Amino acid sequence: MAQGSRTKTAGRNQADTRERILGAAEALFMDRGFASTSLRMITACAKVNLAAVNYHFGSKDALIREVFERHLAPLNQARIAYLDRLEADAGGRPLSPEKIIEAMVAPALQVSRDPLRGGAVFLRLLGRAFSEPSEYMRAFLPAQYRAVVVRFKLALVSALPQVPEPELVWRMHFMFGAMSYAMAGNDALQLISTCNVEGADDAEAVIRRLVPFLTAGLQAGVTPSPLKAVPVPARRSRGGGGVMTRSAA
Amino acid sequence: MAQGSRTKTAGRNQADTRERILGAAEALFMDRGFASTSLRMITACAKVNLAAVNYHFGSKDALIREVFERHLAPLNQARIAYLDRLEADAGGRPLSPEKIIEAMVAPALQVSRDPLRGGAVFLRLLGRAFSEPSEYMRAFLPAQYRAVVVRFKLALVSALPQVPEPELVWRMHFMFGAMSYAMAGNDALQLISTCNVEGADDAEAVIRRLVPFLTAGLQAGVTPSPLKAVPVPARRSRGGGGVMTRSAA
DNA sequence: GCATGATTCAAACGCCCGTTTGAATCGGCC
DNA sequence: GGCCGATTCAAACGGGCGTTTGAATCATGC
Repeated sequence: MAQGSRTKTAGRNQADTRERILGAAEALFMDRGFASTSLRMITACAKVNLAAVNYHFGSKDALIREVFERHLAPLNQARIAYLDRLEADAGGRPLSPEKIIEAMVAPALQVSRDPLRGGAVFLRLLGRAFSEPSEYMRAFLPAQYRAVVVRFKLALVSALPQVPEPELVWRMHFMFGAMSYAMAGNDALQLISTCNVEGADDAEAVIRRLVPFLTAGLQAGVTPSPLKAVPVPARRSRGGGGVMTRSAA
Repeated sequence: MAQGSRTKTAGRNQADTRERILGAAEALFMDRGFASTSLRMITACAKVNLAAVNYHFGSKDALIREVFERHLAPLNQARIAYLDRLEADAGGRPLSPEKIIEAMVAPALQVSRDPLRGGAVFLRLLGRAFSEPSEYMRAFLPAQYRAVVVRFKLALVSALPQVPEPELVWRMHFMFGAMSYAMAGNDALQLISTCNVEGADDAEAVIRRLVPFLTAGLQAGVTPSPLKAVPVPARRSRGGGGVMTRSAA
């Protein structure tokens, strides 16, 4: 109707049917999950025919894949590039943990600011995807992230030589958890409403607060406390059983 | 069949039909999510008739509610009781952040050790539930956690007077994210397999590593660095644009 | 201006879903 | 033994799902 003369490789005009589907799917997946977002919802929201999804993408799973790949691959490439640049600038000397986390988080901030790269909507979708239990996502996400995980683990190992490697892997785990939860705007607990925080939907604010939290967490126990935490408080004055002891079976 | 003479209030014998359904539902929900676990899967796994779910629980949503309430309410009560006890023992003096986190996390550890309280399966289900997008969970979880959130926020505010309250609320957010992700055994990134860690399925190991991480994160910026993190590295030697600056739009 | 291939469309397909039904079965009590 | 309420069961209900189909429509090259 109103989008003449595109003429890409061999196609005619549609070009935005695909985009409209991707955009609608992204938004709906974000706040309803994959399993309970139907193609009928997506096509209704995108104002295209139901069959258009299968025509342009082949299947619902293929649509999900495209929704992610469109923005995720560039994001993860940017993370690695950022880290590469930091390391090149450091000229062989190990980076500070803070810088490494910045390399992880700053590209995400850029995405959140740029609708063309997905914007905040995509970031929230990404956060949600980490806990998506579908067979498909369990294979897809690790593949998309593998390079990032390997690269950042190497960087952190040399940035934090005093933290044993297994410990570090666990802390990376926690780091991804906090990140994905925070970026998903996952207010399952409505913590925000308890004490309304300015800019709950401002990804920049989230990220600015996230970095010191993660930096401190990653470095924990190396300077202040001796790694062995939760030192079994056992029982105190009251009865009621020592909660951390193993005695209670 | 094989479970004579129970005679509760007015019922006859079933008593374990309900329990079998709850157990099967818990396990299936855990690794498939709620939306894509059907009643037919549950009843097949529990070896009961399909209609038994609607007979005993009324609906699928009501079943989900019972699966959670069965173990979650006691867990959260134990957390508050643990914190109450710590504070009573401290006699008015503020607790250390570490102790407060311990109060959050230790009762979860107990659950993971005790199959009667849900065991590790329930903990993983709980972790997953935080990112469940269903209409129902978005109302249910905050209600279940409200008392815990309010109580622990108060404790943290007085334990960390140097951290501004909005900042603290954000950090609690991150804390819940790391916790739920870790407890869900949410290996979306298969970080563990990158460097196989002993006891990936041992909740105790997870929790022991989680506490120092969270403690350090909550205290971040109060002693070492001045709260304003990610201090805009701007550009370095190479070109390519300062990634954290706001100039790039 | 008409043939052509790409795209849209309404309709239908078969399938599985949560729920309901009504009869069969069970267990305790007179 | 016979009643009765509680429970189980097989079967079906209507509806929404992802996908497929085949015809209508469109944009273009000749």
